[in-house]
Formats: sequence, C-alpha cells, structure tokens
Amino acid sequence: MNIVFMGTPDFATPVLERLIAEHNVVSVYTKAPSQSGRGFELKKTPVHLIAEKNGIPVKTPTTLKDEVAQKEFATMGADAAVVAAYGLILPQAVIEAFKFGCLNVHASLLPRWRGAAPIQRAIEAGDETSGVTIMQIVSKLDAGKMYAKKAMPITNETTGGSLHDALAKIGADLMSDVLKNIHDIEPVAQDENLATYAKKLEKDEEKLDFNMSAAYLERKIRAFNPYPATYFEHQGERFKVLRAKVVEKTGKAGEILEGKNALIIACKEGALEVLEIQRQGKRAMATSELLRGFCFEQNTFVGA
RNA sequence: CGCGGGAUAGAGCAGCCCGGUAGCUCGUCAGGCUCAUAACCUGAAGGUCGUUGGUUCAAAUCCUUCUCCCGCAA
Repeated sequence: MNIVFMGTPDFATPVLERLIAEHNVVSVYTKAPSQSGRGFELKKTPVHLIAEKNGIPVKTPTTLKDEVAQKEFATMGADAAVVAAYGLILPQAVIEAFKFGCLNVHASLLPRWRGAAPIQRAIEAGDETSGVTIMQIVSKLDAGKMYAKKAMPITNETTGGSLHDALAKIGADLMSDVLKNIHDIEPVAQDENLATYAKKLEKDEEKLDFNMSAAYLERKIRAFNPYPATYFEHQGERFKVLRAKVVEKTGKAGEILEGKNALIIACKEGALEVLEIQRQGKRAMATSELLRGFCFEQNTFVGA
C-alpha cells in the first residue's frame, strides 16, 4: 500500500519504522526543525531523522490549510495517510484526499482521554487500564470511528515513560494489523457520552503541591516520569522527584518529617517517601545515594 | 553564540569566595564484639581534585583551552 506518514515525536517512530518495513511510504510530514535544547540548536524531529535515514522525502509545512499543500496530496497517489502525534490539524480537504482516509494512532482507549496527553492523564487519574486505539480522523478531535483497540494494564510501577514506550510499540503492531485487514474491518462509532479529555500538561503542574493527598501525588510523579518530571523547591534549590511511595505518616503539608536517612515529606493526607531524586545540575539518583552526602533539614518546609 | 549549575576515593557530598599537609557520610577489606545481624568497636586500602596552558615560592582553590554531564527556557 502507498502511504503518507504524518508524525512528530518519539511516539510516532515505531509506527513509521513498521510502515517502512511493510509498505511503501511515499512521503513523510513532520514539524519543521526548531530551535530547542541547550544552545538553541536547530533540531529535527525524531520522525524527520527516521525518514531521512530511510531516504524518504520529508515535508515540513507549517500549516496544511493552504491549497498548495493540499494539492500535493492529490499527486502522490497514496492510498492512505497514517497520522501519529503529528501536531497539526488536518483540514477536511486532506482527510478526503485518500482512498482509505487518514488513520490515527491514539494512546488511549477511546473515547476515554481524547486530546493531547492521554498517557499521563490516565496514570494521574488512577486508571487501571490504558491502551491504543486506531481510528479514522474526522474534523472533530479524536472523535472518528474506531478500527481497533488494544488494552494494557497500568500497575503501581507504570510510569509515563514506560507506558509511552509500550503503547508506541502496541500502536505500531495494531496499525500494521489494521492496514492488512482494512478491507474487512467495519469501523465503529465512539460513544460520545463516555468521552473524556486529556488536557495537555502545563508548566505549573510540574511543581508538587503538598496540599494534595499523598496517593494522588504519587500517581502524578509516576505519570510525569521521566518527562516533564515533577519537582519541589527547598532552600532555593530545585529538586526533581522521579519516584516516590506513600507512607503512613502525618504532618503539616510540605513539612520534612525525615531528611537524613530517608526523605519523607508530609502531604495533606499521608506522606511521601521520595525514592528517586535529581538535584539541579546533577543526574537522577536514588534518594539514599544523595543522602550519603546531603541532608534535608528536618521540620523545615518545602513547596509553596 | 538564549540563561545557568556541575566534574574531588567505588557511591554521594564538603572544601574553592579569602591559594599553604585531601576531608565527611557510606561502601570495600582485615580484625574484634555478639546467640545473631544491614547493629556496634578498632584498623587499613583506595585520589595525578575531568582535560590543556598560564599566574605564583606554592593551585582542588585564581585566569585560560577543550571534553563530558545537568537544570531552566523553547
């Protein structure tokens, strides 16, 4: 099958690699290289790099709304477009430009968690299951008919990173299956009454608010690991928290109950023992390692 | 050239501002104590202080080259 691929971040690369292996990827669309990272170097997207490595033409339009961009699709003779975390809105004209339409890989079991950050929101909310949905793109966000779904459990060990990687692989498999059987699958509509939205992660969410319960904060820490990661501030320094567990202790919210042999911080309900931490300028390490040479003063407060 | 922090024993840190014998906590090893232990006591090994050059009687410390790591920001 001749396919146009559209995607941007790491989540999209397993899907693209699978398509390259199994189909004829005629063109790849991704976001333009942008100044990012230390030194503001111009960085190509992960999808961009994979495409280049495989000698596939890459296009990086800033919008697909103009007619020039849309006419390109007509001349490619592609049967379908596969979209994975592309980051641009597809206008109706693009959606209709392909025989099989535009197929999207979404990292949740739709209609739950439509939107930008389904992986993190599922963990944060305490869902016991996550998964991948392959659906048809329609003008309404993540609301198209579904071809296939595959679930996977969320455990106490699941982090945003681990779930992301697992779902990306599942997504690649599932998309492969759907494309193979596209003639035989009748897509089913989503139940609009069950739809929820996963709003994108905001900067101010990264700061841990110890006025929340320990159980919630623990989930959030896992959801935000490794990116964008949560943190607290203590005596002018910022400490990223990568892993923690809930412990049965009480104190005023944000109070350091133990700072020498372990780091335990009181929350509104319960307390958190920080297990993996990253001091600014340093790499992430087990809290026990940091505490060999560093000490948090007991009974001082962190956070706000 | 977006802003900033860091590199010191196997690990984590202090020392640097104000140059003058290389420190702390832990780990390792040996011995001791104990019914016993991740506990306790005694002792030991382990460092060209990331790299280059300079200043100086003297550099972990001040200036400089490069490499690597990280935070912010996007």
